[in-house]
Amino acid sequence: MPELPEVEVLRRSLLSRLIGDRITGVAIRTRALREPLDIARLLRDCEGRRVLDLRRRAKYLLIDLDAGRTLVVHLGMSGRLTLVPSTEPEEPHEHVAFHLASGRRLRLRDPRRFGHVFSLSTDTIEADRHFARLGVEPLSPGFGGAALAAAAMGRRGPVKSFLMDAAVVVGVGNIYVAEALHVAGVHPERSVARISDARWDRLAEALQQVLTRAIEAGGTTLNDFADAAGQAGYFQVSLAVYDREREPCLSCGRTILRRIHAGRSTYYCPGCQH
DNA sequence: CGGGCGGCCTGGAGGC
DNA sequence: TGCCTCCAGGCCGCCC
Repeated sequence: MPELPEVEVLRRSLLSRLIGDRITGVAIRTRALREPLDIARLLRDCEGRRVLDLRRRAKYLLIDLDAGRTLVVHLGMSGRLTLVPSTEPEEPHEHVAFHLASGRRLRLRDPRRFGHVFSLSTDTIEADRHFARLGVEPLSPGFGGAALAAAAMGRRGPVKSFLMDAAVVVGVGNIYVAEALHVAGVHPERSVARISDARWDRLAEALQQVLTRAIEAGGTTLNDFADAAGQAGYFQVSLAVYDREREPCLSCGRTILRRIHAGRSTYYCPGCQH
C-alpha cells in the first residue's frame, strides 16, 4: 500500500482531526505484527498523552505526544490507519486501537501484518535502529541530482534497486520508482555506474515531480489505500507504466513490459527508457 | 562487502 | 462452484 505519498496523505488527513486530542486507552488485539509489539511500553508511553504534532520520516508516521514520547506507525504493505467513532464495530484485522478523549478511536487494520507500531522518546528518534541508517528525504532541500550522484560513487547494480534503497533516498517504493524512471527516460536496469550528472538531475527532478503529484492526488489506491477518513486516492489514473503490462505507452505507443528484478515486478517502456 | 533473494503474512484474482 | 497458483504498495537478514 503505502509509499511516501500515501503516508504523507495520511499524515495531512490526520493533522486537523487528531492534534490536541488525548489517548485514553490502547487496545491491542494482535501482538504479532512485523516485530512483536511491546505492549507495556505502548501503554506506558501513550495512555493519558495528548497529541502535539504529526510528522513523517520515510514511510513512518510519527505521532508526537506530550511528556516527550513519540508513537510510530508503519503501514507495511496492507496497513490502514483510520479515525472512527468509538461506537464503530471492530473490523477484521483491527490489531491495535487508540481510544481518544473525543470519543473516537484511531485504529490500525493490517491483514498481512507487515506493519509495525512502537513508541520511543522523541529526542532519540534519529538514533533508533529503524531510523539511524535512513537516507535523504526526496522532498527536502538537500535532495537533488548531486546527492544521488554522490551516493552512487563506487556502487554498482541497477538504478532501480539503488533508488529503492532507503539508505540512499527514502520513501520510494515499487510504484513510484517505476513512474520516476519513466518520466526521466531511464531504463530500470541501467547500471548506476553509467549514469551521467544530467541523468541524475533528471532522475531527482522526476522523483520529486511524481511524489508531489501523487500527494496532490491523495495517493495511489490500487487496492485499499485510504486516508484517515477512509478517502481513496486517485493517482492510479495517472500511472504511466506501473501495473500497465501489455498496454501502450502514453508517450510513444510502444508496449509496456514487465520484468522481475530482485523478486519485484518492474514495469517500463522500451521505447522511452534507455 | 554490496547486492540479490527468500521469508514474513493474508486475501484477491485468474486459470482450469 | 471450488481448488490451486500466483501476485501484491515493505523490509530485514542471510547468503554469495
